[in-house]
Amino acid sequence: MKVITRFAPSPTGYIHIGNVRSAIYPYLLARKNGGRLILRIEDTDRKRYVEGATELIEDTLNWLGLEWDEGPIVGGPNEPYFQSERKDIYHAWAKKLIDAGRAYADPTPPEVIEGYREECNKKKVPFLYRNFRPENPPEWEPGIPLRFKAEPKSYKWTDEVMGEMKAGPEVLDDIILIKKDGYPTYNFAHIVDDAEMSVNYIMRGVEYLSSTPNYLAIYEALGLDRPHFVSLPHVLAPTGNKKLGKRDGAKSVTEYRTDGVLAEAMLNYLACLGWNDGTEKEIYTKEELIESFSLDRIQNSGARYNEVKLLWMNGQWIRRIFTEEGAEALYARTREFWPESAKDYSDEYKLKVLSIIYDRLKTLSDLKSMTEYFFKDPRIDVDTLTNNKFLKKLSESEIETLLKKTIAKLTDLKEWTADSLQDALNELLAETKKKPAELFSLIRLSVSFAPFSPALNLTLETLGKEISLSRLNAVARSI
RNA sequence: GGUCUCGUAGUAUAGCGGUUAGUACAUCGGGUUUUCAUCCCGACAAUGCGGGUUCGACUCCCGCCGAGAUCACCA
Repeated sequence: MKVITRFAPSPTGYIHIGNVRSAIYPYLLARKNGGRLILRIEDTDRKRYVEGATELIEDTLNWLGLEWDEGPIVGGPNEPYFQSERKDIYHAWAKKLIDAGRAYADPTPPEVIEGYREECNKKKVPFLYRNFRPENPPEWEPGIPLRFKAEPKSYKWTDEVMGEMKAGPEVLDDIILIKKDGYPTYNFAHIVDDAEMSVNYIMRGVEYLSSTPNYLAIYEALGLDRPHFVSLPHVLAPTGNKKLGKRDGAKSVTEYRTDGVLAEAMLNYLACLGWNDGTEKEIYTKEELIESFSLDRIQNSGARYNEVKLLWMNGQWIRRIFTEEGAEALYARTREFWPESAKDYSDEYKLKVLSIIYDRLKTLSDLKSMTEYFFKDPRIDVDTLTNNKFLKKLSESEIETLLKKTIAKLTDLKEWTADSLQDALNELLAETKKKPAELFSLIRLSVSFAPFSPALNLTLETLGKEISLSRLNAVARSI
Protein backbone atom coordinates (compact mmCIF):
# COMPACT_ATOMS: atom_id res chain seq x y z
CA MET A 1 0.00 0.00 0.00
CA LYS A 2 1.33 3.36 -0.99
CA VAL A 3 1.86 5.76 1.88
CA ILE A 4 -0.12 8.96 1.50
CA THR A 5 0.28 11.46 4.26
CA ARG A 6 -0.14 15.14 4.78
CA PHE A 7 0.89 18.26 6.61
CA ALA A 8 -2.22 20.27 7.40
CA PRO A 9 -1.39 23.54 9.14
CA SER A 10 -3.73 26.39 9.95
CA PRO A 11 -2.69 29.73 8.54
CA THR A 12 -2.85 31.48 11.88
CA GLY A 13 0.67 32.90 12.02
CA TYR A 14 4.24 31.84 11.66
CA ILE A 15 5.57 28.31 11.93
CA HIS A 16 7.68 27.93 15.02
CA ILE A 17 10.08 25.18 15.90
CA GLY A 18 7.45 23.51 18.02
CA ASN A 19 5.14 22.75 15.16
CA VAL A 20 7.42 22.38 12.16
CA ARG A 21 8.26 18.89 13.30
CA SER A 22 4.79 17.75 12.34
CA ALA A 23 5.79 18.64 8.80
CA ILE A 24 9.17 16.94 8.97
CA TYR A 25 7.97 13.52 10.05
CA PRO A 26 5.25 13.17 7.40
CA TYR A 27 7.79 14.28 4.83
CA LEU A 28 10.30 11.66 5.95
CA LEU A 29 7.65 8.96 6.09
CA ALA A 30 6.43 9.72 2.59
CA ARG A 31 9.92 9.85 1.08
CA LYS A 32 11.11 6.79 2.91
CA ASN A 33 8.26 4.74 1.47
CA GLY A 34 8.03 6.26 -1.97
CA GLY A 35 4.69 7.73 -0.98
CA ARG A 36 3.06 11.12 -1.36
CA LEU A 37 2.98 14.18 0.85
CA ILE A 38 0.01 16.50 0.62
CA LEU A 39 0.03 20.05 1.91
CA ARG A 40 -3.44 21.11 2.94
CA ILE A 41 -4.32 24.47 4.40
CA GLU A 42 -6.88 24.20 7.19
CA ASP A 43 -8.39 27.65 7.12
CA THR A 44 -11.88 27.04 8.39
CA ASP A 45 -11.50 29.37 11.34
CA ARG A 46 -11.99 32.75 9.79
CA LYS A 47 -11.46 34.58 13.06
CA ARG A 48 -7.94 33.30 13.50
CA TYR A 49 -6.93 33.57 9.87
CA VAL A 50 -3.79 35.62 9.35
CA GLU A 51 -3.06 37.26 6.03
CA GLY A 52 0.14 35.97 4.49
CA ALA A 53 0.43 32.99 6.82
CA THR A 54 0.04 30.49 3.99
CA GLU A 55 2.94 32.03 2.12
CA LEU A 56 5.00 31.91 5.29
CA ILE A 57 4.27 28.22 5.66
CA GLU A 58 5.18 27.49 2.05
CA ASP A 59 8.33 29.51 2.39
CA THR A 60 9.40 27.70 5.54
CA LEU A 61 8.81 24.31 3.96
CA ASN A 62 10.75 25.31 0.88
CA TRP A 63 13.66 26.57 2.91
CA LEU A 64 13.85 23.32 4.85
CA GLY A 65 13.68 21.36 1.62
CA LEU A 66 10.40 19.66 2.47
CA GLU A 67 8.80 19.58 -0.94
CA TRP A 68 5.18 18.45 -1.16
CA ASP A 69 3.62 16.40 -3.96
CA GLU A 70 0.15 17.91 -3.84
CA GLY A 71 -1.12 21.17 -2.49
CA PRO A 72 -0.97 24.90 -3.06
CA ILE A 73 1.34 26.05 -5.87
CA VAL A 74 2.02 22.53 -7.19
CA GLY A 75 -1.64 21.56 -7.53
CA GLY A 76 -2.72 17.94 -7.78
CA PRO A 77 -5.68 15.66 -8.41
CA ASN A 78 -7.53 16.66 -5.26
CA GLU A 79 -7.84 20.41 -5.67
CA PRO A 80 -8.62 22.68 -4.01
CA TYR A 81 -6.19 22.30 -1.09
CA PHE A 82 -7.69 25.09 0.96
CA GLN A 83 -10.50 23.92 3.20
CA SER A 84 -12.29 27.22 2.87
CA GLU A 85 -12.84 26.35 -0.80
CA ARG A 86 -14.23 22.90 -0.10
CA LYS A 87 -17.48 23.76 1.65
CA ASP A 88 -19.65 21.92 -0.87
CA ILE A 89 -17.69 18.75 -0.32
CA TYR A 90 -18.20 18.86 3.45
CA HIS A 91 -21.88 19.61 3.04
CA ALA A 92 -22.29 16.64 0.71
CA TRP A 93 -20.66 14.33 3.25
CA ALA A 94 -22.71 15.87 6.04
CA LYS A 95 -25.82 15.03 4.05
CA LYS A 96 -24.81 11.38 4.08
CA LEU A 97 -24.73 11.43 7.86
CA ILE A 98 -28.05 13.20 8.09
CA ASP A 99 -29.64 10.69 5.73
CA ALA A 100 -28.24 7.85 7.78
CA GLY A 101 -29.70 9.41 10.92
CA ARG A 102 -26.25 10.06 12.35
CA ALA A 103 -26.31 13.84 12.41
CA TYR A 104 -28.82 16.42 13.49
CA ALA A 105 -29.30 20.15 13.35
CA ASP A 106 -28.90 21.75 16.75
CA PRO A 107 -30.51 25.15 17.23
CA THR A 108 -29.68 25.28 20.95
CA PRO A 109 -28.14 28.68 21.73
CA PRO A 110 -24.59 28.66 23.15
CA GLU A 111 -25.75 30.18 26.46
CA VAL A 112 -28.12 27.29 27.01
CA ILE A 113 -25.34 24.80 26.27
CA GLU A 114 -23.14 26.65 28.73
CA GLY A 115 -25.90 26.23 31.29
CA TYR A 116 -25.92 22.45 30.76
CA ARG A 117 -22.21 22.41 31.21
CA GLU A 118 -22.33 24.30 34.49
CA GLU A 119 -25.12 22.11 35.73
CA CYS A 120 -22.92 19.04 35.17
CA ASN A 121 -19.91 20.66 36.77
CA LYS A 122 -22.00 21.47 39.80
CA LYS A 123 -23.18 17.88 40.10
CA LYS A 124 -19.62 16.71 39.38
CA VAL A 125 -20.71 14.50 36.54
CA PRO A 126 -19.00 14.53 33.16
CA PHE A 127 -20.67 16.81 30.65
CA LEU A 128 -21.86 14.89 27.62
CA TYR A 129 -23.94 16.77 25.10
CA ARG A 130 -25.64 13.59 23.97
CA ASN A 131 -27.56 13.67 27.26
CA PHE A 132 -29.04 17.02 26.26
CA ARG A 133 -30.03 16.39 22.66
CA PRO A 134 -32.90 18.64 21.55
CA GLU A 135 -36.23 16.83 21.40
CA ASN A 136 -37.35 17.66 17.88
CA PRO A 137 -34.37 18.87 15.87
CA PRO A 138 -35.36 20.95 12.87
CA GLU A 139 -34.36 20.23 9.32
CA TRP A 140 -30.69 21.17 8.86
CA GLU A 141 -30.08 24.38 6.96
CA PRO A 142 -27.25 26.86 6.80
CA GLY A 143 -27.11 28.97 9.94
CA ILE A 144 -27.73 26.08 12.28
CA PRO A 145 -24.86 23.99 13.63
CA LEU A 146 -24.85 20.32 12.68
CA ARG A 147 -23.94 17.76 15.29
CA PHE A 148 -22.86 14.17 15.05
CA LYS A 149 -25.20 11.73 16.76
CA ALA A 150 -22.88 9.58 18.84
CA GLU A 151 -23.54 6.04 19.90
CA PRO A 152 -22.08 5.19 23.28
CA LYS A 153 -19.71 2.32 22.64
CA SER A 154 -16.08 1.32 23.10
CA TYR A 155 -13.31 1.57 20.57
CA LYS A 156 -9.91 0.04 20.15
CA TRP A 157 -7.26 1.23 17.80
CA THR A 158 -3.54 1.23 17.25
CA ASP A 159 -1.41 4.30 17.39
CA GLU A 160 1.92 3.84 15.61
CA VAL A 161 3.73 5.69 18.36
CA MET A 162 1.63 5.14 21.49
CA GLY A 163 0.70 1.54 20.85
CA GLU A 164 -2.59 -0.23 21.52
CA MET A 165 -5.29 2.18 22.60
CA LYS A 166 -8.79 1.80 23.90
CA ALA A 167 -11.54 4.09 25.07
CA GLY A 168 -14.94 3.60 26.65
CA PRO A 169 -18.32 5.11 25.75
CA GLU A 170 -17.84 7.94 28.25
CA VAL A 171 -15.66 9.84 25.78
CA LEU A 172 -18.04 9.64 22.84
CA ASP A 173 -20.15 12.68 22.30
CA ASP A 174 -22.17 14.67 19.82
CA ILE A 175 -19.44 16.84 18.41
CA ILE A 176 -20.13 19.73 16.08
CA LEU A 177 -19.59 18.85 12.44
CA ILE A 178 -20.58 22.08 10.73
CA LYS A 179 -20.49 25.41 12.50
CA LYS A 180 -23.17 28.06 12.41
CA ASP A 181 -21.16 29.95 9.80
CA GLY A 182 -21.35 26.98 7.46
CA TYR A 183 -17.70 26.04 7.77
CA PRO A 184 -16.87 22.56 9.03
CA THR A 185 -15.00 22.04 12.26
CA TYR A 186 -11.53 20.53 12.15
CA ASN A 187 -13.03 17.38 13.59
CA PHE A 188 -15.18 16.83 10.54
CA ALA A 189 -13.21 18.53 7.79
CA HIS A 190 -10.02 16.55 8.27
CA ILE A 191 -11.87 13.26 8.11
CA VAL A 192 -13.62 14.19 4.89
CA ASP A 193 -10.48 15.56 3.30
CA ASP A 194 -8.31 12.65 4.30
CA ALA A 195 -10.89 10.29 2.83
CA GLU A 196 -11.23 12.30 -0.37
CA MET A 197 -7.48 12.57 -0.72
CA SER A 198 -6.84 8.90 0.15
CA VAL A 199 -4.63 9.84 3.07
CA ASN A 200 -3.73 6.69 4.95
CA TYR A 201 -1.25 7.99 7.52
CA ILE A 202 -2.34 10.79 9.82
CA MET A 203 0.49 12.35 11.79
CA ARG A 204 -0.41 15.01 14.30
CA GLY A 205 0.38 16.10 17.84
CA VAL A 206 -0.63 13.95 20.81
CA GLU A 207 -3.29 16.46 21.75
CA TYR A 208 -5.55 14.70 19.25
CA LEU A 209 -5.17 11.35 20.94
CA SER A 210 -8.14 11.93 23.24
CA SER A 211 -10.37 12.90 20.34
CA THR A 212 -9.55 9.85 18.28
CA PRO A 213 -12.49 7.73 19.52
CA ASN A 214 -14.88 10.39 18.26
CA TYR A 215 -13.15 10.34 14.90
CA LEU A 216 -13.39 6.57 14.87
CA ALA A 217 -17.14 6.85 15.32
CA ILE A 218 -17.38 9.17 12.34
CA TYR A 219 -15.25 6.92 10.13
CA GLU A 220 -17.56 4.11 11.09
CA ALA A 221 -20.76 6.04 10.43
CA LEU A 222 -19.41 7.08 7.06
CA GLY A 223 -18.29 3.56 6.18
CA LEU A 224 -14.72 4.71 5.80
CA ASP A 225 -11.54 2.70 6.35
CA ARG A 226 -9.49 3.99 9.24
CA PRO A 227 -6.15 5.49 8.39
CA HIS A 228 -3.03 4.75 10.43
CA PHE A 229 -2.73 7.08 13.37
CA VAL A 230 0.60 8.52 14.39
CA SER A 231 0.67 10.70 17.49
CA LEU A 232 3.66 12.96 17.74
CA PRO A 233 4.89 13.92 21.21
CA HIS A 234 5.20 17.58 21.99
CA VAL A 235 8.26 19.73 21.83
CA LEU A 236 8.57 21.20 25.30
CA ALA A 237 9.60 24.76 26.14
CA PRO A 238 13.13 25.25 27.55
CA THR A 239 11.66 25.80 31.01
CA GLY A 240 8.56 24.43 32.65
CA ASN A 241 6.77 21.40 31.33
CA LYS A 242 4.49 22.94 28.80
CA LYS A 243 4.62 22.36 25.12
CA LEU A 244 6.60 24.98 23.28
CA GLY A 245 4.36 27.70 21.95
CA LYS A 246 4.37 31.26 20.79
CA ARG A 247 3.72 32.54 24.26
CA ASP A 248 7.05 31.05 25.39
CA GLY A 249 8.62 33.24 22.78
CA ALA A 250 9.07 30.28 20.47
CA LYS A 251 10.98 31.68 17.57
CA SER A 252 9.74 31.21 14.06
CA VAL A 253 11.76 29.06 11.75
CA THR A 254 12.24 32.13 9.60
CA GLU A 255 13.83 33.94 12.50
CA TYR A 256 16.48 31.27 12.88
CA ARG A 257 17.07 31.50 9.19
CA THR A 258 17.81 35.21 9.34
CA ASP A 259 19.96 34.58 12.39
CA GLY A 260 22.21 32.40 10.28
CA VAL A 261 21.07 28.91 11.13
CA LEU A 262 21.40 26.55 8.18
CA ALA A 263 18.38 24.63 6.94
CA GLU A 264 20.36 21.42 7.19
CA ALA A 265 21.06 21.99 10.87
CA MET A 266 17.49 22.94 11.63
CA LEU A 267 16.13 19.87 9.89
CA ASN A 268 18.74 17.64 11.49
CA TYR A 269 18.14 18.95 14.99
CA LEU A 270 14.36 18.90 14.85
CA ALA A 271 14.19 15.46 13.25
CA CYS A 272 16.38 14.06 16.01
CA LEU A 273 14.37 15.71 18.78
CA GLY A 274 12.10 12.84 19.64
CA TRP A 275 13.40 10.38 17.12
CA ASN A 276 16.61 8.41 16.68
CA ASP A 277 17.61 5.40 14.65
CA GLY A 278 19.19 3.53 17.53
CA THR A 279 22.76 4.28 16.46
CA GLU A 280 25.03 6.95 17.89
CA LYS A 281 24.99 8.99 14.71
CA GLU A 282 24.26 12.67 15.32
CA ILE A 283 24.69 14.46 12.03
CA TYR A 284 22.27 13.47 9.30
CA THR A 285 21.74 14.85 5.83
CA LYS A 286 18.17 14.96 4.61
CA GLU A 287 18.84 11.86 2.52
CA GLU A 288 20.25 10.00 5.51
CA LEU A 289 17.24 11.01 7.55
CA ILE A 290 14.93 9.62 4.88
CA GLU A 291 16.97 6.45 4.67
CA SER A 292 16.92 5.69 8.38
CA PHE A 293 13.51 7.06 9.34
CA SER A 294 10.96 4.75 10.88
CA LEU A 295 7.79 5.38 12.85
CA ASP A 296 8.54 2.87 15.56
CA ARG A 297 11.56 4.87 16.68
CA ILE A 298 9.61 8.02 17.37
CA GLN A 299 9.79 8.76 21.07
CA ASN A 300 6.54 8.67 23.00
CA SER A 301 7.36 11.31 25.57
CA GLY A 302 7.82 15.02 25.05
CA ALA A 303 11.25 16.34 24.20
CA ARG A 304 12.60 19.58 25.51
CA TYR A 305 13.82 22.09 22.99
CA ASN A 306 17.46 23.00 23.52
CA GLU A 307 18.76 25.90 21.51
CA VAL A 308 22.35 25.39 22.63
CA LYS A 309 22.42 22.02 20.96
CA LEU A 310 20.83 23.42 17.81
CA LEU A 311 23.63 25.97 17.63
CA TRP A 312 26.25 23.31 18.22
CA MET A 313 24.76 21.32 15.40
CA ASN A 314 24.75 24.40 13.23
CA GLY A 315 28.48 24.80 13.83
CA GLN A 316 28.96 21.19 12.83
CA TRP A 317 27.05 21.82 9.62
CA ILE A 318 28.96 24.98 8.79
CA ARG A 319 32.23 23.05 9.03
CA ARG A 320 30.84 20.10 7.20
CA ILE A 321 29.70 22.16 4.25
CA PHE A 322 33.06 23.89 4.11
CA THR A 323 35.08 20.71 4.13
CA GLU A 324 32.80 18.54 2.05
CA GLU A 325 31.20 20.90 -0.42
CA GLY A 326 33.94 23.50 -0.47
CA ALA A 327 34.52 27.08 0.57
CA GLU A 328 32.43 28.44 -2.29
CA ALA A 329 29.44 26.37 -1.23
CA LEU A 330 29.55 27.86 2.23
CA TYR A 331 30.31 31.32 0.89
CA ALA A 332 27.23 31.19 -1.31
CA ARG A 333 25.10 31.01 1.81
CA THR A 334 26.73 33.92 3.58
CA ARG A 335 25.74 36.79 1.29
CA GLU A 336 23.39 38.61 3.62
CA PHE A 337 25.47 38.02 6.72
CA TRP A 338 28.54 40.18 6.16
CA PRO A 339 29.02 43.43 8.05
CA GLU A 340 28.03 46.62 6.31
CA SER A 341 31.69 47.55 5.91
CA ALA A 342 32.29 44.51 3.68
CA LYS A 343 29.99 45.83 1.00
CA ASP A 344 32.66 47.08 -1.40
CA TYR A 345 35.07 44.20 -1.02
CA SER A 346 35.49 41.51 -3.65
CA ASP A 347 34.01 38.04 -3.39
CA GLU A 348 37.54 36.72 -3.56
CA TYR A 349 38.60 38.64 -0.47
CA LYS A 350 35.50 37.72 1.50
CA LEU A 351 35.95 34.09 0.52
CA LYS A 352 39.47 34.27 1.91
CA VAL A 353 38.20 35.79 5.15
CA LEU A 354 35.51 33.15 5.39
CA SER A 355 37.96 30.33 4.90
CA ILE A 356 40.11 31.40 7.85
CA ILE A 357 37.20 32.24 10.15
CA TYR A 358 34.56 29.63 9.33
CA ASP A 359 35.46 27.16 12.06
CA ARG A 360 34.73 29.79 14.67
CA LEU A 361 31.16 30.38 13.49
CA LYS A 362 28.20 29.09 15.42
CA THR A 363 25.80 30.88 13.13
CA LEU A 364 26.35 32.69 9.88
CA SER A 365 25.36 35.96 11.52
CA ASP A 366 28.49 35.72 13.68
CA LEU A 367 30.29 36.98 10.59
CA LYS A 368 29.05 40.47 11.36
CA SER A 369 30.85 40.81 14.64
CA MET A 370 33.77 38.52 13.91
CA THR A 371 35.06 39.94 10.66
CA GLU A 372 34.67 43.70 11.01
CA TYR A 373 38.42 44.37 11.24
CA PHE A 374 39.04 42.71 7.88
CA PHE A 375 37.10 45.49 6.21
CA LYS A 376 37.65 48.57 8.29
CA ASP A 377 40.57 49.83 10.39
CA PRO A 378 39.77 49.18 14.04
CA ARG A 379 39.65 52.01 16.52
CA ILE A 380 42.98 52.15 18.32
CA ASP A 381 42.58 51.69 22.03
CA VAL A 382 45.88 51.62 23.89
CA ASP A 383 44.21 50.44 27.08
CA THR A 384 43.20 47.21 25.40
CA LEU A 385 46.86 46.60 24.79
CA THR A 386 48.21 47.58 28.18
CA ASN A 387 45.45 45.77 30.07
CA ASN A 388 45.80 42.54 28.14
CA LYS A 389 46.73 39.74 30.49
CA PHE A 390 49.91 38.91 28.56
CA LEU A 391 50.92 42.46 27.84
CA LYS A 392 50.32 44.19 31.12
CA LYS A 393 53.75 43.24 32.44
CA LEU A 394 55.41 45.00 29.53
CA SER A 395 56.22 48.68 29.79
CA GLU A 396 55.04 51.04 27.09
CA SER A 397 58.55 51.49 25.82
CA GLU A 398 58.97 47.74 25.54
CA ILE A 399 55.77 47.56 23.56
CA GLU A 400 56.98 50.29 21.32
CA THR A 401 60.29 48.53 20.75
CA LEU A 402 58.57 45.26 19.95
CA LEU A 403 56.26 46.95 17.50
CA LYS A 404 59.18 48.65 15.77
CA LYS A 405 61.07 45.39 15.43
CA THR A 406 57.98 43.73 14.05
CA ILE A 407 57.40 46.53 11.57
CA ALA A 408 61.01 46.36 10.42
CA LYS A 409 60.88 42.60 10.03
CA LEU A 410 57.63 42.60 8.10
CA THR A 411 58.62 45.53 5.94
CA ASP A 412 61.62 43.57 4.73
CA LEU A 413 59.58 40.48 4.05
CA LYS A 414 59.71 39.74 0.33
CA GLU A 415 56.97 37.21 0.08
CA TRP A 416 53.68 37.83 1.96
CA THR A 417 52.38 34.32 2.44
CA ALA A 418 51.18 32.36 5.43
CA ASP A 419 54.37 30.28 5.45
CA SER A 420 56.82 33.13 5.09
CA LEU A 421 54.92 35.10 7.69
CA GLN A 422 55.11 32.20 10.09
CA ASP A 423 58.87 31.99 9.50
CA ALA A 424 59.28 35.71 10.09
CA LEU A 425 57.18 35.52 13.24
CA ASN A 426 59.30 32.67 14.53
CA GLU A 427 62.47 34.63 13.84
CA LEU A 428 61.06 37.59 15.72
CA LEU A 429 60.30 35.32 18.63
CA ALA A 430 63.94 34.18 18.71
CA GLU A 431 65.36 37.67 18.26
CA THR A 432 63.22 39.33 20.91
CA LYS A 433 63.35 36.37 23.31
CA LYS A 434 59.66 36.90 23.98
CA LYS A 435 57.03 34.28 24.56
CA PRO A 436 54.48 33.74 21.77
CA ALA A 437 51.79 34.82 24.20
CA GLU A 438 53.36 38.26 24.49
CA LEU A 439 54.60 38.98 20.99
CA PHE A 440 51.69 37.39 19.15
CA SER A 441 49.07 38.96 21.36
CA LEU A 442 50.60 42.34 20.75
CA ILE A 443 50.62 41.95 16.99
CA ARG A 444 47.22 40.34 16.88
CA LEU A 445 45.60 43.06 18.92
CA SER A 446 47.38 45.83 17.06
CA VAL A 447 45.96 44.77 13.73
CA SER A 448 42.51 43.72 14.91
CA PHE A 449 41.62 45.05 18.36
CA ALA A 450 39.24 42.11 18.37
CA PRO A 451 38.63 39.75 21.29
CA PHE A 452 39.62 36.87 19.07
CA SER A 453 40.84 36.22 15.58
CA PRO A 454 42.26 33.42 13.41
CA ALA A 455 45.87 32.23 13.53
CA LEU A 456 48.16 35.26 13.36
CA ASN A 457 49.98 34.40 10.13
CA LEU A 458 46.65 33.80 8.38
CA THR A 459 45.20 37.03 9.67
CA LEU A 460 48.21 39.01 8.45
CA GLU A 461 48.29 37.24 5.13
CA THR A 462 44.63 37.99 4.51
CA LEU A 463 44.90 41.60 5.61
CA GLY A 464 47.80 42.10 3.23
CA LYS A 465 51.17 43.74 3.72
CA GLU A 466 50.08 47.30 3.27
CA ILE A 467 47.20 47.25 5.72
CA SER A 468 49.02 45.16 8.28
CA LEU A 469 51.94 47.56 8.34
CA SER A 470 49.82 50.67 8.37
CA ARG A 471 47.88 49.39 11.36
CA LEU A 472 51.06 48.44 13.21
CA ASN A 473 52.52 51.85 12.49
CA ALA A 474 49.40 53.58 13.64
CA VAL A 475 49.54 51.74 16.95
CA ALA A 476 53.25 52.45 17.35
CA ARG A 477 52.58 56.15 16.91
CA SER A 478 49.81 56.10 19.50
CA ILE A 479 51.86 54.58 22.27
C1' G B 1 -12.98 16.11 38.55
C1' G B 2 -13.60 12.14 34.31
C1' U B 3 -10.70 9.88 30.42
C1' C B 4 -5.95 9.09 28.22
C1' U B 5 -0.53 9.38 27.75
C1' C B 6 4.35 9.69 29.61
C1' G B 7 8.65 8.97 33.58
C1' U B 8 17.22 6.68 32.24
C1' A B 9 22.40 12.24 34.21
C1' G B 10 20.74 19.56 33.72
C1' U B 11 19.09 18.39 28.31
C1' A B 12 18.41 14.83 24.04
C1' U B 13 18.82 9.74 24.05
C1' A B 14 20.92 4.05 23.80
C1' G B 15 19.38 -0.24 26.31
C1' C B 16 14.80 -4.39 25.23
C1' G B 17 16.09 -10.14 32.15
C1' G B 18 22.67 -10.71 33.59
C1' U B 19 26.43 -4.18 30.95
C1' U B 20 31.92 -1.07 35.00
C1' A B 21 24.08 1.53 32.51
C1' G B 22 26.73 3.56 26.33
C1' U B 23 26.60 8.32 23.31
C1' A B 24 25.90 13.62 22.30
C1' C B 25 25.01 18.76 24.12
C1' A B 26 26.00 21.55 28.55
C1' U B 27 29.46 22.00 32.83
C1' C B 28 34.54 21.44 34.84
C1' G B 29 39.90 20.20 33.95
C1' G B 30 44.01 19.29 30.40
C1' G B 31 46.55 19.28 25.42
C1' U B 32 47.42 21.60 20.05
C1' U B 33 53.60 28.13 19.72
C1' U B 34 48.82 34.33 21.15
C1' U B 35 43.30 35.07 21.67
C1' C B 36 38.53 32.85 20.42
C1' A B 37 36.92 28.59 18.07
C1' U B 38 37.87 23.88 15.95
C1' C B 39 40.12 19.27 17.09
C1' C B 40 41.95 15.68 20.83
C1' C B 41 42.14 13.68 25.97
C1' G B 42 39.91 13.39 30.82
C1' A B 43 36.24 14.34 34.85
C1' C B 44 31.37 15.11 36.92
C1' A B 45 26.58 13.28 36.33
C1' A B 46 20.90 9.11 35.54
C1' U B 47 17.25 4.31 35.82
C1' G B 48 10.88 8.88 40.36
C1' C B 49 9.10 5.80 44.89
C1' G B 50 7.18 1.17 46.94
C1' G B 51 5.73 -3.68 46.30
C1' G B 52 5.77 -8.13 43.56
C1' U B 53 7.47 -12.07 39.43
C1' U B 54 12.51 -14.12 38.89
C1' C B 55 18.57 -17.18 40.77
C1' G B 56 18.78 -12.09 38.79
C1' A B 57 15.21 -6.39 37.04
C1' C B 58 16.16 0.13 34.09
C1' U B 59 13.92 -3.79 31.38
C1' C B 60 7.83 -7.77 33.02
C1' C B 61 3.24 -6.93 36.55
C1' C B 62 0.63 -3.88 40.37
C1' G B 63 0.18 0.43 43.44
C1' C B 64 1.79 5.33 44.50
C1' C B 65 3.99 9.87 43.20
C1' G B 66 5.19 13.34 39.53
C1' A B 67 4.50 15.54 34.64
C1' G B 68 1.50 16.32 30.35
C1' A B 69 -2.91 16.04 27.08
C1' U B 70 -8.13 16.34 26.53
C1' C B 71 -13.22 17.28 28.01
C1' A B 72 -14.83 24.43 22.33
C1' C B 73 -19.58 26.40 16.92
C1' C B 74 -9.93 26.30 17.87
C1' A B 75 -7.29 23.50 15.22
